[in-house]
Amino acid sequence: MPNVDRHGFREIATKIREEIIGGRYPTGSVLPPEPELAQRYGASRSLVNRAMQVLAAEGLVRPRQGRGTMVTWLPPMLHSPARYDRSTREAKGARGAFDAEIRARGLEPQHEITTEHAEPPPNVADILGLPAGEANCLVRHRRLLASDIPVRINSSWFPLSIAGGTVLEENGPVIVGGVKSALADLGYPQVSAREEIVPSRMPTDAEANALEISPERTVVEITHVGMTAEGQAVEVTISVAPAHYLTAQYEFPLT
Amino acid sequence: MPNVDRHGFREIATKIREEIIGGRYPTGSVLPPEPELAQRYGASRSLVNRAMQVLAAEGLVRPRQGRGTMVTWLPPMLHSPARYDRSTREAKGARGAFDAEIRARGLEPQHEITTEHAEPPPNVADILGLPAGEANCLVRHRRLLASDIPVRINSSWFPLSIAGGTVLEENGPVIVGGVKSALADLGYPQVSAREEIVPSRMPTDAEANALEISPERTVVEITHVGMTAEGQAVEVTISVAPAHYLTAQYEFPLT
DNA sequence: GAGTGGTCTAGACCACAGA
DNA sequence: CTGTGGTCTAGACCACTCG
Repeated sequence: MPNVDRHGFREIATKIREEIIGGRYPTGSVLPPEPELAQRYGASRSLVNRAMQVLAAEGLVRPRQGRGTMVTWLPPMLHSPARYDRSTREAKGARGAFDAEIRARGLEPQHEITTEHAEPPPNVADILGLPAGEANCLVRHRRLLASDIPVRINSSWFPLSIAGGTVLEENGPVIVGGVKSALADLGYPQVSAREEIVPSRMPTDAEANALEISPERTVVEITHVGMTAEGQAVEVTISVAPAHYLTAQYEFPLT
Repeated sequence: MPNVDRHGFREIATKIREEIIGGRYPTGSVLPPEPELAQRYGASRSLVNRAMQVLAAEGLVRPRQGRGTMVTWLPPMLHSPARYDRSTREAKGARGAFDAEIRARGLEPQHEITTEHAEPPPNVADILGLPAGEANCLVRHRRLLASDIPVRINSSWFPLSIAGGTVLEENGPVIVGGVKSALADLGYPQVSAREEIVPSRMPTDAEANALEISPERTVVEITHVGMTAEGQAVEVTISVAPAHYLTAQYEFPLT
């Protein structure tokens, strides 16, 4: 047995992880092929493959058949209600807090936006106070990317009676001032919001596909509900991101 | 080759997952040994082992050498600032919101509490406005279990100048009314709080050990900071839980 | 000691991407 | 076509728990 030192797959994963975070393999680059890594670490390819699954589950790499294993590591982004403050929105400019955060990391923000009329899922219909089983919503899908790496998908649901035929229905660029400003202009200003966070769940196939993550990778889901002074919910936005791409922060009074 | 139908390891994981959630294997029970499952599904033990790792990463099972694979599935618990309301605390009784939630699931809540004087980590020292590198804090460790399954570990840090020698230092049972009431009685009533959520990260070895989870399993971390009317932070509580054991909910005004 | 899961190998075949 | 990662097997040895 010529191997002087033995390597468990966790050990291999740890070494590669350190090289990624240390900048040896920058985000967007491709790792050496598994057979080469196997030789380098004196282990079988099975073990290296196993180590890659560990790193893929952590979100550091994205192995692809035929294409190699790409580094997808990104530091987490902060999600905070402060992003909804008018002052914050204006300070960051019309492009929004997302763009600013991505650029601050030296990456290029990208948006893909589509809208459609659709039937909301039961929980959304319930929150909006709409009858179930009808295509009574305008839904605005946004896929956000950082230098071609998908980092979040948002689905914003609005009652068709409020949003149909308005600026919210435009597929084009980001809405100036954000959807909350647009809703306020339509006569539905929001005064409070509720957010529910599911820190970690398995993605649906559609989500794994849209986010281009390994099926083992977990996602975080944030459900944001915006309400008017009358307590009417006029917006439900569901955000899904790879779990380690996000942190959240809240402040609240104690009674 | 007598196998009529082929099974991928994801397929095996899916079948066992459905059986667990469906109640075929209740929480706390032990799955059949891997060789038996291999035969049942017409696959090698390697594949079944692989499927188990998937389920372990999801938090549904906890395989242990020599002991078998135990089902550890629990529905997520809701974390909400409402738990800090005095009215909520009183309604739930002195045992707290945690006990009520666990009992509502038909499980037995358990607490392990230890206190010590210790040096806070740099970020905690910074928040509390204390000099670094000194054992100037009282830290109160709580490990919470549901029917012998660890579901959360809390570390509450208080300045020793406030909490030393007080009721907060007692290792005994749960503090009646909670630590916030105790701090208020000591002259430090809290009026607001900030919470930061890291939805998913790898556990430290100590955390994986205390929570008895597989090293692959991710955890959610919530850092809670309680502040007085003067803006002084008097309490920092760091909660760590297996990621899928928790959901969080917040409400806030929009400006 | 017997049985459990944890790890590892060598080799194989497949699906997919790209020249 | 070649090379990539994805999957799978058969068998092996180890570490651990429990009777």
